[in-house]
Amino acid sequence: MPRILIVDDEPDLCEILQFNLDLAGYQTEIAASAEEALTLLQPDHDLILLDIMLGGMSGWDLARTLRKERNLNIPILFLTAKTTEADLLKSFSVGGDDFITKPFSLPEVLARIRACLRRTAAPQAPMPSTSQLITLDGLQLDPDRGVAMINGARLNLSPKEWGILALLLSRPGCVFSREDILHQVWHGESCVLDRTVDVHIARLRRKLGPMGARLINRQGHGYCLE
Amino acid sequence: MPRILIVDDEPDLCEILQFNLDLAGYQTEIAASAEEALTLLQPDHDLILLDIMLGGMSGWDLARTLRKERNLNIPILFLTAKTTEADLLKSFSVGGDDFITKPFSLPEVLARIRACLRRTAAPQAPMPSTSQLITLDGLQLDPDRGVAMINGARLNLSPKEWGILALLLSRPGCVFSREDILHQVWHGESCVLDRTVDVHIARLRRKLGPMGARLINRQGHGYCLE
DNA sequence: CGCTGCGGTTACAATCTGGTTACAACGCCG
DNA sequence: CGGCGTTGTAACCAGATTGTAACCGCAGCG
Repeated sequence: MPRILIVDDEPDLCEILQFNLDLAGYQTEIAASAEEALTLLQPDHDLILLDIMLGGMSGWDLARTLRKERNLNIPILFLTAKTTEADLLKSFSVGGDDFITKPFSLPEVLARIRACLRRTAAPQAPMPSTSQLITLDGLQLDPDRGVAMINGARLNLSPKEWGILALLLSRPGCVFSREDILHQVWHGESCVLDRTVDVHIARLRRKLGPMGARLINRQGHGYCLE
Repeated sequence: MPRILIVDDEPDLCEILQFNLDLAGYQTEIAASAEEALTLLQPDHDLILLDIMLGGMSGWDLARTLRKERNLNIPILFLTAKTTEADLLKSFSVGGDDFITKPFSLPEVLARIRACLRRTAAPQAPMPSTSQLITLDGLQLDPDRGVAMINGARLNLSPKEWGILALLLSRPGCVFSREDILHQVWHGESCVLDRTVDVHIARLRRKLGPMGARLINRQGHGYCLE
């Protein structure tokens, strides 16, 4: 039973959604604000229905935060009264998966939810988001909190750096081609030169300090951590 | 480099789409009918932009056919002038991933395409940890780690050497002609003298040490490992 | 003997690859 | 709006890799 988090500050609307989603066989929770959503969100949630205009943090901010800082990959469907093209583009640019304008038809919402879940349900474990703490010698990653530490000292990594490190650390010793890395970390978002990976690797090496020497290139194959 | 098939019977619209998709870095093809789409569609297409009203087979029929009979899983985005809720629901029910009504804004189409591809590109190469090393006596190849070992000692092989060794090791005792080797390792890339293979064999022999003696030439036939 | 075909080996230049830096573009945040 | 961090690209450099030609030895053979 897929689990859906509804984030909206209109209680009536939330109830209608919840009623119909429950009817359709989903398990639902309601958050009245982005802040509440952050505390309610569980690792096993499968999808978020998100309003944009909320008191405090906006839906866009929440989406960006989830994607970037929590490295969360579940679908986010924006449900909003904002209807301009700029609103739509912004919603997709912060990592949204769909954009439905109010007033909406419930069957449409259900259809779009189903379409999204069909895409994401198939591959069970796309990222190492399952495990708690990935560790290699003095280096440790906490995927849930998006924190990387080296001998207890916290590293300040950019999202891409974090993604690359998490990927390499998920299978130490294994070689990942630049293509692999682009696929996994950039999530296939269009066209980036593969040499870009090199640059990020270099930046990672520097931040890793002595451990950077263990981020190795296998000529003609790719990069690995060992 | 993602590859997109545009299926629409209005040439003008197709051209506008193609022009803009090309600009955005996608590779595009155009089919003017569902039937043409069926012949044009390649296994490495990543997404389909599909009109509903077409001469002959409708977009819905095409989508259903692709999903059911070809077992195709790539995203299908419907682009259509039909705007009723019934049309939308039908589009999702035949396996569509999104539904955009004409007239549409190009940025919106691009954003929705990007969102779809982001979902499907990730598990593209979900490296199943099938680290099966190829072994022959003290010699072992681990394709996963891009490492060749000989009695536990790491060999430092160049890509071509690696390719040749992997090929010979795939069928120990079998003879591979220089042509075979060029074909398999060089992937038919242009014109390289077959004597070049000899040079690489020599370098391999040296790196293999004592085991190099087992890299044998069969006069007039080729090389083999035994 | 010399000639010939074949393969091993070496040397060297051309090319490729990866490390690194600098810089421009973008988005975010105050 | 302006500063800041992040990101993608281009450019340069050093070193590894690669292709070619040349030279060598060997076996077969008239």
